[in-house]
Amino acid sequence: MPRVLSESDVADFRDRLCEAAERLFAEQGPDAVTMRQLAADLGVSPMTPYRYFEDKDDILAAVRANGFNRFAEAMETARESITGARARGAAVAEAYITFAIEHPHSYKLMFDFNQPNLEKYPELVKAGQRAQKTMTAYIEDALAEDLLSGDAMQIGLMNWAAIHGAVILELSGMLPPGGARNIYRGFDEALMRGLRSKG
Amino acid sequence: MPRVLSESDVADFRDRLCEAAERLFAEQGPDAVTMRQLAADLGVSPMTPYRYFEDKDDILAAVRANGFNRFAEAMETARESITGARARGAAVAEAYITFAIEHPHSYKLMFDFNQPNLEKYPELVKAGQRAQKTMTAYIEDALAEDLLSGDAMQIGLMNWAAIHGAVILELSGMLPPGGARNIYRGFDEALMRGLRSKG
DNA sequence: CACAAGATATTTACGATGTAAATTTATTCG
DNA sequence: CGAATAAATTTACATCGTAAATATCTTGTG
Repeated sequence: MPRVLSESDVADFRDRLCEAAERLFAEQGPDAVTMRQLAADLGVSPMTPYRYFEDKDDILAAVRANGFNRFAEAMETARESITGARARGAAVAEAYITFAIEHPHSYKLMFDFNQPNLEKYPELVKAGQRAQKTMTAYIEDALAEDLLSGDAMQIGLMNWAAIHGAVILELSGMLPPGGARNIYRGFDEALMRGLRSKG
Repeated sequence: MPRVLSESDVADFRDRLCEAAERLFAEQGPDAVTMRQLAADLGVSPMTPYRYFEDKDDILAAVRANGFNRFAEAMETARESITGARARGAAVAEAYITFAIEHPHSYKLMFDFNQPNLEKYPELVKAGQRAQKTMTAYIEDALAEDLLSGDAMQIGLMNWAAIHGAVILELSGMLPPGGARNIYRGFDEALMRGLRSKG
């Protein structure tokens, strides 16, 4: 009987294909990410990827999930590297903005709202939830230290909306370089004053 | 000599085509907006639209510009219907959120960041700037009334980022219905406290 | 009225894309 | 070795945007 793909063969191929897709995205934009180009980059024929992915949407879902995971890692690293709720919050927010500005193509793909049927890709949903959790965890730190008062979920979503909005404005070219960071710092200052539990 | 298209013939056709495109967007999603489908909706052959638009991107730019103009009108109406900086600010923000939630397809198209070369479409740029101006004008009202202190541009962008972020979270299905409005109200309250010039 | 001119509209055709189906290649066990 | 069969490739097709070729009107002129 013939050779059968091992689990790691499959994982390797999927990884290499995702890397190729990310490179294409970054270097030539979304329109350059075609099945034929991906296959050419890997040195295989255009139909080969279909052994490893359901279809193109499945590939994009994998790339997005990778993006969310790396995004979450960047924020988790920032969170762990520092103690104190106030400094942690700042570090996580800075890590968020840094990732978005340094990986604009990943960020745009991750948060593109014209994506089909998230529900079909549980890996992607999980990665997205991980990122969201990391993004909002520091709010709970701040509440625990009595730095803020209010509903953690609500405050976390407010913070996320603010950062995301600022980042998008910069990525759309509506702010000068560094604009998102400035906007966010203004936000942070005003929100900390407005939400402070005491004084 | 033959019949020549009058200016209003051209404008009429362009309007009808934009309406068809918006209907398709709303009823069947972005993938249904094809040249052939648009032509069929208007009862003409697939190449006819090319007499009236440069190409498909030109059509999308026109649809987006229409969206921005209607968006700006909704906010301007809200702004004019009310006096007092505080109430005006609230009314404009509510109008913003209402428009986004009631016309999600328009809103998504307008703020889609994977759009090509805005610079080629001056009408679109103008409409976008009109919307932006309307969006931030009420901040100046508030500064004039000494309700806030600080840099109007900075505060205006902060506000826009916050609303946009909240709206996007809801349009991506990450908030329950009405979630964007709740988030924004929390924002508004906290920011007003944090930015208040006195007390 | 006929008709040529020329703007408008349609038809046809092409390259690119995602992918289904048919076919070939390569590997391993009996 | 040789047959079985997983993996890969080749071929083929529908659909897309749109360029080029063609057909169809409308209208000022003889």
